[in-house]
Amino acid sequence: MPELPEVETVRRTLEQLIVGKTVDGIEVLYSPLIKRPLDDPETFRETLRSETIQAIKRRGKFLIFETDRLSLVSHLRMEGRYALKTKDDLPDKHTHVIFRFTDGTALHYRDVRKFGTFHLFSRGEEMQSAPLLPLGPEPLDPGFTLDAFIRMLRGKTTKLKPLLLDQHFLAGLGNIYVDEALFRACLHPERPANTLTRKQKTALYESIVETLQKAVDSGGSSVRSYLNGKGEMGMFQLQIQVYGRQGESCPNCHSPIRKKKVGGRGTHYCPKCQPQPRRRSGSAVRKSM
DNA sequence: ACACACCCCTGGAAGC
DNA sequence: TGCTTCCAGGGGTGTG
Repeated sequence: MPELPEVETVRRTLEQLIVGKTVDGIEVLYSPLIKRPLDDPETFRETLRSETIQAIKRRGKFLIFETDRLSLVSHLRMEGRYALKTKDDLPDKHTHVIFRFTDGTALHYRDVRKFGTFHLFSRGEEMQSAPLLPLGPEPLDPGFTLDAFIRMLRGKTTKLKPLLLDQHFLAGLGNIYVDEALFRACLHPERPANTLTRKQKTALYESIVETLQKAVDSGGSSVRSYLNGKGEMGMFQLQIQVYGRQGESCPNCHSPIRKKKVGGRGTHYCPKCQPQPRRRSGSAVRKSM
């Protein structure tokens, strides 16, 4: 399940592999992935023909392939992957889109779950429309400061886990890194966001930024079959402390790590290091600022 | 503002 | 062994 660090790793890999290449033709083998233009894979294919890839950017978990005239926005969702092949390589049963280039190479998009999406825009238009427009700030941008984060939290009564997963609140975190960031900040996933002390908000901010940055530096996490565009594994899974480790002992206190559903998502945490929020007592809520 | 159910889809696990 | 059923998971949408 690619999250920000994995998508950033794919971006960097594809940047090396396909920038400067010119599209010779596109094959759409499973057209429901093409969300814009909707129900019109023919226009999708025709519009992209002869375009040259100028840059590959990222916004949250979205990749953006830029040409002179167009922006192609790609989301990998659970299992989307890119691989550069030659023109003679045959697609396997899970390859749904093929970008053929004039130099005889071909970029295969493979996605077992068929959850991935493609949105095609005129260049520049993509930032003014869904799915990119409603995204929250980029956690690794210099503009995402502690003060900004504290302002964002103001008035939020949602539990931390669903809040941090909400891409409209903050772009790029997914299930793995939310669990890791909450663990590192010693915060329970069901803690209402507006009950954090200033110190806890700071700890959460720092753990989000540090966890994501370290994961980017490690080339992402290879859990559940994630590979970058060159078929290489990331290494951050070696630093994962709670995700997928239910029943194992907490690296801090050796209590067994627990798994429960929070906001409909499998959530991993240490019950001792991340204590359960106290139930609403009915008494005055302590000030959080 | 927030919570939750449902849908998309398939492979792997669990149950029988 | 082989069949059926259940379930995860990002994000959009719809309902309460």
